[in-house]
Amino acid sequence: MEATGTTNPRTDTRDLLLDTAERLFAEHGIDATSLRTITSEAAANLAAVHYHFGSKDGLIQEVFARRFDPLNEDRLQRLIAREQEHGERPVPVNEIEEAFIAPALKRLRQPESRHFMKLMGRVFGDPGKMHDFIQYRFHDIARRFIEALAKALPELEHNEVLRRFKFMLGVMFIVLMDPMSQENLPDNLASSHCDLVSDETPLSSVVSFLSAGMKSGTDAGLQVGTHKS
Amino acid sequence: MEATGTTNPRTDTRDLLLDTAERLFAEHGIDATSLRTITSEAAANLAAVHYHFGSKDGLIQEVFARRFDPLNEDRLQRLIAREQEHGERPVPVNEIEEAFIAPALKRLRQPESRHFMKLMGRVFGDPGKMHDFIQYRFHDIARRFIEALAKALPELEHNEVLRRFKFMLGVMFIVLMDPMSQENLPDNLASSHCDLVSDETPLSSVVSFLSAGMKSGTDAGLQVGTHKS
DNA sequence: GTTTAAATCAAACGACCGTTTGAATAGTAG
DNA sequence: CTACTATTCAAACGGTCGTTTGATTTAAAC
Repeated sequence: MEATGTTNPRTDTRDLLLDTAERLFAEHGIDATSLRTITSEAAANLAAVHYHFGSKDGLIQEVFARRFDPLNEDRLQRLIAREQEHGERPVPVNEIEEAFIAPALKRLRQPESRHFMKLMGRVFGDPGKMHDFIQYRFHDIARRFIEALAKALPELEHNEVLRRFKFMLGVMFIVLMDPMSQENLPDNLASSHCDLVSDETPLSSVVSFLSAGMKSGTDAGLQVGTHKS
Repeated sequence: MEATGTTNPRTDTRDLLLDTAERLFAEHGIDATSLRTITSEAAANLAAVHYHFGSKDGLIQEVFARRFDPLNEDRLQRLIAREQEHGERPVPVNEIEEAFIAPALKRLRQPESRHFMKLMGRVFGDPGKMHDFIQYRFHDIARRFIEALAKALPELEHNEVLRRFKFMLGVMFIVLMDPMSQENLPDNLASSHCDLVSDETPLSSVVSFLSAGMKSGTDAGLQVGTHKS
């Protein structure tokens, strides 16, 4: 190799494997992506995966560990900021929704993290080996947002808040996966009579839909826009 | 060979393979379920799959063909019935939502079809080999419901109707998969401090959430309950 | 009984998988 | 230079997968 002072030979291969695995996992699924495909596309040796990560599971864990916590930390910080703004009063539902959705949507549009967000959608639909990982690292933030929603929607019984929180996860899942988008459709169906939406989903569209759904059947759901006390 | 009274040796093994495959596909995923596991649980020979269905793909296709069309036919008939009731006037959003959700929720609670509905959720999240199948057989019914929604929500631009239709699919996906339910959780997290909802999701809860979301930002979204003209 | 087709069975095939091994190479410090 | 560690490499291992084969069993028809 050239040993050019700018590059670190160790982290070069390592990061390249992470990026390639992340992209292929997102495009074809984790189980459907073999180590031979990854190392081949990354122009690395098959054994490099086990040298740097110990196993395929180790590689998967690293792919997730890189970006999972920052995403949820972003969500949590936004929620905490809104809670501090409103003091003892509940945070409005639409602000809670935005704190949860915006970090995901923002990363879905950043080139360096959009593959991971699609991968998030995949494992959300089929956790598989990531079940414990997701469950363990996502439990706290889910609890925080559920508490905020319960405080903002005191008329709802707890089970209903939990159900609607899950509905929100379903909407987020759809936005991340975006099935039936032109990008994911076979060419014969995509460009013909099927004219499903192709532009990027606006944050306001998701938040507006979710906020209205969350407030359905409550007094807040019958009001509109700004209101005091 | 047929007309053997109580049991038909041909369809016996065949149907047993279909039922077993359907259940294992729903529980562990299609790719993660081997033919050896299926035939073992069905007390059949490994080669029986290829004798009755030609290949694993043939088995998968048959598992879907059995129940996919009846589900969507149910949805379509409900929508058509509502359209005939309202004549030229648009069908109310909540009735459209109920026509789409109720057939899925009903089957999710029938013992003979609940495994298939969970499988539907799986392939919805990761179409894989079923992409073309789903796309081809689901396209018409999606168009019909999108048209009904556009008619009921004339203030929304077409792309926004399409987006909200996709949001609805996400909520349906969550209801079908029901991640984070006690049934799908590891025991250590399920019964401890995590008290996520465990009862069956009521149809009214889904329809109410979706209808409010669909109407968000429109005049209809600011009104409540029964109203005339 | 004999014939004939449907159905089942044990056994094997080739392909791909994750993993391991041990030698070859690069880079750095003494 | 030598010595040593870090990294890469080709090759193979054992296992599981979907699939195929050819013989065997079943059961209705003649």
